[in-house]
Amino acid sequence: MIIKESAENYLEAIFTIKRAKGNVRSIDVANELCVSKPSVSVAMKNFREEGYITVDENGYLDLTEKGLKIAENVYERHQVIARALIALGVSEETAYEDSCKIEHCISEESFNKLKEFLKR
Amino acid sequence: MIIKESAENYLEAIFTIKRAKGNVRSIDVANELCVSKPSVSVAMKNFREEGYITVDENGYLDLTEKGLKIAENVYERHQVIARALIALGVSEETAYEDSCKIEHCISEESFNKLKEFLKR
DNA sequence: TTACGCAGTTAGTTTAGCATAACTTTTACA
DNA sequence: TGTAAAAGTTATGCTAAACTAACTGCGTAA
Repeated sequence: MIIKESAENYLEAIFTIKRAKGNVRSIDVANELCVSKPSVSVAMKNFREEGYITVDENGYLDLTEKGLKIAENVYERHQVIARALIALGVSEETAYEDSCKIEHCISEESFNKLKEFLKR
Repeated sequence: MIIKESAENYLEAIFTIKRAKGNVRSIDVANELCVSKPSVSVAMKNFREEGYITVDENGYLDLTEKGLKIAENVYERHQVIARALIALGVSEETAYEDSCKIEHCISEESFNKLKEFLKR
């Protein structure tokens, strides 16, 4: 399974929801990302089959080590890009919206330079 | 016709090729963007029908005022984002590659802040 | 002058990502 | 205790954007 842009978003959402409220179900991901239940259902089925998440008997989702690694990586990119935009004077709301898209297409090189920029 | 991400790239390519070598045909666009001839052919047909370009009897393409407006806009975004990345220390090659993707998902607000950043 | 190669087009297929409709299963509660 | 709501699943289909295969039309060179 190749992790595509939308898959990155689903994994990141599981990560942030878990962090915010302690547990995550598919419906939470659907609400968070404003997508339909079937979209999430299909994505979670793939994640389960490929070992990115586990699902307990009550439908609660958990990231495996493999899934967590990707989620944390995407989350870090999201934060760094947003903070860089905010440092330039962009509003928080716009910064987070934009970085949610930019996080999927920025290179490692540019990402690292953004991190250096934030340290200054 | 809603101008989507790929359409923006096609219009921008027509603009930059024209500027670089004086004239543009579909095959030039295909080579520039590394897409197939049919992909360009279909896009150009839509552009023609919607008044974004004109095509002369020899197959040479020209942007209409409407098309030029979009192309220049995308081109400016491309340049500004690339220059901002370069200012942070990113290599020219990576900066242009990344900005080619970022240009399609950045907000007006962030774009303006990048422009201000470059003035400093 | 024939035949080849290039530009462009048409038709059909694929992949990613989403949607709606309709179903099951479980839980809550009046 | 029966009904309704909520969560999840399955089937189906749409749109965007690309592809390959196979065609046309045209100009040039052998």
